[in-house]
Amino acid sequence: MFKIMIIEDDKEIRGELKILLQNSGYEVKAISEFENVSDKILEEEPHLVLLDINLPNKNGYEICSKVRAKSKVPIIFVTSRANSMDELKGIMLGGDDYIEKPYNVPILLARIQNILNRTYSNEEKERKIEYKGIVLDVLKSTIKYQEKEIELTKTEIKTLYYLFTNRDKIIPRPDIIDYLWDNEVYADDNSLSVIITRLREKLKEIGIENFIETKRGQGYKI
Amino acid sequence: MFKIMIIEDDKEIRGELKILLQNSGYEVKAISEFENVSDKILEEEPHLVLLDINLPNKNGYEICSKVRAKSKVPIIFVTSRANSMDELKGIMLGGDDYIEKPYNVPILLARIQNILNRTYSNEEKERKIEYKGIVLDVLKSTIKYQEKEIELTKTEIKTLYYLFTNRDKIIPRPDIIDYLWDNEVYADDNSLSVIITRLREKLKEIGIENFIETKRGQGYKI
DNA sequence: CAGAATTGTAAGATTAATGTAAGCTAAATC
DNA sequence: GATTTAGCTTACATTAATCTTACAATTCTG
Repeated sequence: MFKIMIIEDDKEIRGELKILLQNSGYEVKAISEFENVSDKILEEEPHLVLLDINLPNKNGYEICSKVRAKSKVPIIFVTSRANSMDELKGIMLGGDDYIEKPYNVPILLARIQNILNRTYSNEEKERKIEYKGIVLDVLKSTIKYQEKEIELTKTEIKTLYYLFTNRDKIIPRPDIIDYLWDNEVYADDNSLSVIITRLREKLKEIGIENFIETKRGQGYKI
Repeated sequence: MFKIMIIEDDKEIRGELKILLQNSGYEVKAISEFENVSDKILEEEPHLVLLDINLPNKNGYEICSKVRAKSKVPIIFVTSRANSMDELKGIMLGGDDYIEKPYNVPILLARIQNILNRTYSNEEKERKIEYKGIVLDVLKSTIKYQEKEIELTKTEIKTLYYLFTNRDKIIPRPDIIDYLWDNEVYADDNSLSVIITRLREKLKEIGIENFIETKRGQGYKI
């Protein structure tokens, strides 16, 4: 679960935001700027910081640069003055964003979601899967075998990915069809055969034969 | 390593500064304004310029605008008159800063550090990025290939930068759209196609073809 | 402010990916 | 060995993603 830290001086807003974000499934730590905010942030290690730039004592710039000296945690700057953008631009990093008060809730949530996705998504996303010397690269949409590589289309990659993650057992055709077309009514049985034919063709091009076995009446197996 | 260029007419100060900055780990080029300063700056391509505004002959304004015509390299204006700030404000860009003589050394160093950080944004972001023999110069907003160079617009550079920093994998169109338009509602899918068309056109002009590949249904790849 | 440059928009064209259909192959069963 | 039928193959049709072009709107610059 993602942990969001709110730095906001207005007690009421702070409370509202906290509840809003908790209801949206985040772990929330909300503080005002009484204590040493930058230390607090570094200590809590949140996944994202929502920082009110108009805090009465410290200014956001100062907090930000202190945090930035040690961490790359993305920050959403909350600002009520439109003009403060100029100063802001100087300190924003690639992962940062800003939003103006008063918040539009759906937009705030969308931005949070968006930033979290792009900051943390690629990390746990495993890029390559290997089986019997064949390397499937999901991000590149290719398969490689003994230095020979070939590109696959979206459906081909998706199909092969399903086979790779269900290795060593017979995979019923209906399962693959469900996975590919998401229970849509179409579910054309023949289409799958065509996809498999095309896949086998491409596999053959890089020297792989008899990789996808047909178990008549039962499904496929790799 | 960052390269800083000092334009300072007083020989003594120039020498001191050079040593100071070298000791702080920077590569330093210090010149006075005898030769054509702006050309010199463009040629050396430093990461930051320390420009004395009170040069006897040329004035800083003139130099600055010449440099600015071709490059966005951040400039720290060094000024001895407090009042010169007014003129200065007109030419300062987002990345710029100014400092008054006589320097307070820790402050000077802090500002330099700060500007370098935010301009090159702590990442692996360099002034130039190279891939497949193509050199993308973010500050000059150009691409170069085999001695042929062409200028890019802001959006083009931003797009190409995103591609360059996500090389060797398929980059989904929505990711690029998010990056370019920052979650704005517009997010016109077709606009991206147009940008890509224009980019390819320019790339072709300097002899680069089939650089940006379309992976239909998946994204682009370089 | 005028003119140039850049960026966005819209509409139609293009085309790779996918789906469809028809006939074919061969394993399983009788 | 004939029949049945799941799955294969091929050629062709369809679809929707992307491209292209011209033009409109906007932003930049002198």
